Amino acid sequence: MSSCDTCVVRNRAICAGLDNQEIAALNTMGRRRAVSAGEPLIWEDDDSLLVANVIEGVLKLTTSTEDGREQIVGVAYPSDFIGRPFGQTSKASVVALTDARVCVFARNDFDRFAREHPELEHKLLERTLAELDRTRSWMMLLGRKTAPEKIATFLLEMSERLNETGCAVKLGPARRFSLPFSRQQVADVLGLTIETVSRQFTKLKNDGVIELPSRREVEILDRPALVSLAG
Amino acid sequence: MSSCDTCVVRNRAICAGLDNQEIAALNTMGRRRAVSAGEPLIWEDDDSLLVANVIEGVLKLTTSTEDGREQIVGVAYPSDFIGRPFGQTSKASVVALTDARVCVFARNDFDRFAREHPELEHKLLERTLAELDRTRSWMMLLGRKTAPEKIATFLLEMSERLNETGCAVKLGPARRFSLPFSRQQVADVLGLTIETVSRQFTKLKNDGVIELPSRREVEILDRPALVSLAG
DNA sequence: CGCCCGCCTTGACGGATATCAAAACGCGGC
DNA sequence: GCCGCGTTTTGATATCCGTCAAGGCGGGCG
Repeated sequence: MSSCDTCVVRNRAICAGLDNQEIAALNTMGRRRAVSAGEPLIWEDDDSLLVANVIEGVLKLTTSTEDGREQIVGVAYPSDFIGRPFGQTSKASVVALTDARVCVFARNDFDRFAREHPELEHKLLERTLAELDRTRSWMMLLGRKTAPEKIATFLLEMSERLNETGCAVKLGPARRFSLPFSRQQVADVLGLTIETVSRQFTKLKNDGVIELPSRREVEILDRPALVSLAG
Repeated sequence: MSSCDTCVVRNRAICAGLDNQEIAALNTMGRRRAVSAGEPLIWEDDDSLLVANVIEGVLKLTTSTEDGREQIVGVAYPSDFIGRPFGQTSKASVVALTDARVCVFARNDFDRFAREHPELEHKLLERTLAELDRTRSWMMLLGRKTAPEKIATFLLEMSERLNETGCAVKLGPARRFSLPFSRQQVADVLGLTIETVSRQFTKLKNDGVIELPSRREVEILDRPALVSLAG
């Protein structure tokens, strides 16, 4: 058994529809890799870029301007795909927010395998379409929402996302959760500054909408208020 | 011959890899439809949503808040796909910016056809990935760029996009082009107000970077300056 | 040809958020 | 337990851009 067995096998969302032989073939191509919090997932060779599948942890996809401004353009949770099959390099860089484990593939291998396995391509298409939808609704937030609305929307999304991807299957969104983001990273997601994020968090706490037990912990006290603030 | 023959056959990007018989099958499912400037492309039935392929013209995809703020989250040019195969309704509404012709498919028909034709799904995947890349670089613009940077980036993108999709095959980006957007729509793309857009256009004109022969026409006089302003 | 209406431009002003600065907090190491 | 450093919070001020309000331009129609 290769050390990467569980990488793909675990990923039900991707493997549904593939038979065991196909899954085994995928596994032999993939290499498991651990990335600790704060570390970049380096694309070792510009030409044979990698594709990766998140097994555990949360990673950020960012783009930056030359003068150092940063925008987080995507967040990858377990079972999400990272990278850009069938294309030239996308300019986003990938950094782990928490300790993470991923399964990486050489792009060429992956591309060939995908083209030979329509079922896999179909899954990739569905996921990419879903990601595009999410990204588009985030454009609305970035372009048209105010700081308080951005923060409220962010907290609601977090409470849903972190629940979906959590180990325990719970119904409904989480009431209390641990943010995988620092204040600065929250600012980079929302197109704000760290000071504005901090002030808005404090205001929500003072208004009794949320509680902040520690720097990374959030507890939602008044979800309807948050929904109404989200605009 | 169905009235929709040319819809799909023309679309080389999608049809490459499909044989004539497959293309014919696609054609019998599609229905050609004209949409004049300003008209919405209505999704007639919420459950059997449509997928469409742009033949000619430019359309906008927008999302709005309840209180009427609007954000353009995507722009569809000829050969682009609109709609959401394999999923529930995406909340974006589609409105033609110019007179347009599209080829519409019932979603269920289209989905079934796509699943039976991996080559088509592959093309869709490639296009969706490319669109996701574009959307992500737009997030950077919305979240982190200033108004002058947004305008400069927008003009450069327009000069490239309108050239690619123009009838005549020219090399390099267009120096002069006709915007398919009103000032308000430019504002809705960039997350600005119409007044700010207008002021920035005027400033670029006064600085000798662009010329504005008429309301919709733009001529780029100093591309390097624009590139430098784009950030 | 001239009028009218919608779109665009321009101006004055205010407010939301960025920027700059410093204090407070909290966590890990000694 | 205490110290030190990075992160967060808080405060004061600046600025960009949004808002409100008037014109001005141009295209279409009578």
